[in-house]
Amino acid sequence: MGLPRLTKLELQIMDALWTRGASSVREIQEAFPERERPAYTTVQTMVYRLETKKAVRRVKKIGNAHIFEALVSRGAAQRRLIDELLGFFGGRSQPVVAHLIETGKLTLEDVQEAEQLLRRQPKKDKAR
Amino acid sequence: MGLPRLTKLELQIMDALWTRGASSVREIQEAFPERERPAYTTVQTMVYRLETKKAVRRVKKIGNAHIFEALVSRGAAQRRLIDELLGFFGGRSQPVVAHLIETGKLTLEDVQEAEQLLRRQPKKDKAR
DNA sequence: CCAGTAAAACTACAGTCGTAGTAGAAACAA
DNA sequence: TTGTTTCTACTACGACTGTAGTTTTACTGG
Repeated sequence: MGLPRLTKLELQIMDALWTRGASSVREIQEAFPERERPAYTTVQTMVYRLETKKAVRRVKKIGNAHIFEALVSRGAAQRRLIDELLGFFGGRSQPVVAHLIETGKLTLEDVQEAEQLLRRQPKKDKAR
Repeated sequence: MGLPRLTKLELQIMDALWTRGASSVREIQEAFPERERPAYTTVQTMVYRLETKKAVRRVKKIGNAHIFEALVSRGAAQRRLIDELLGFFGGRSQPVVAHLIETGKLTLEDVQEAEQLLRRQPKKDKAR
């Protein structure tokens, strides 16, 4: 059902597809910062696994290379991640925000910006 | 190295220890909601693994049962989780907050509360 | 003291992840 | 056309997870 759970490496691969659009395995591999670039076949294996997970699919073939595209959107994946995190906080997001503030990762400007957003956006029910 | 990465089930076990304090394997197991309660030995295995990961330790023995206590604090674990999440958002927390708002998981009150907190808390530098 | 029960300790196993090698087909370069 | 490069497709493998069975040890009530 819903979108499959993606691991760190898988996310990195998806990221390449999200930012560069449909790509070949080689292109995805080269999107990795040189220092931490996995072997070509490693990327290939992951892409294949993502394929069986229905997170990507082959769209065409150029020369003898397959071109893959993302089937899961970045937004959907991010939402997934956040929901997972919220699970560990009993579904309440307030503590998450508090934590971000405590560790200095969220500034007053950020919060004010968020407030603007909220005032504009009509109030939705807090979906617990 | 910092605190080890904990998986979902491991977190659930830690949770039992955090909320109930030092406990035996049996007690931890019984803390699970009946419907999704793993077998005693499953919990036992996980506790042992948490032990090698230095996330829990034996504090004493009552009868022939060992009593375990958490070595990692709930706060530390939560911070860990959040940092991990932030990684997927390029380290910026603003998008996370935006996401929470978009999906209606963060109310205006939550945000205002956060703002209060921020104003009280002295300004820390945005650490990335 | 001894049987029965409870827990500990050990073992097993399948699934996923990260990692990558190899064999063979395909395309390209000369 | 033939060697060289580049992909695909397949295979391997160890670490880690979740799951739980089996064997051994320790208590406890009679």
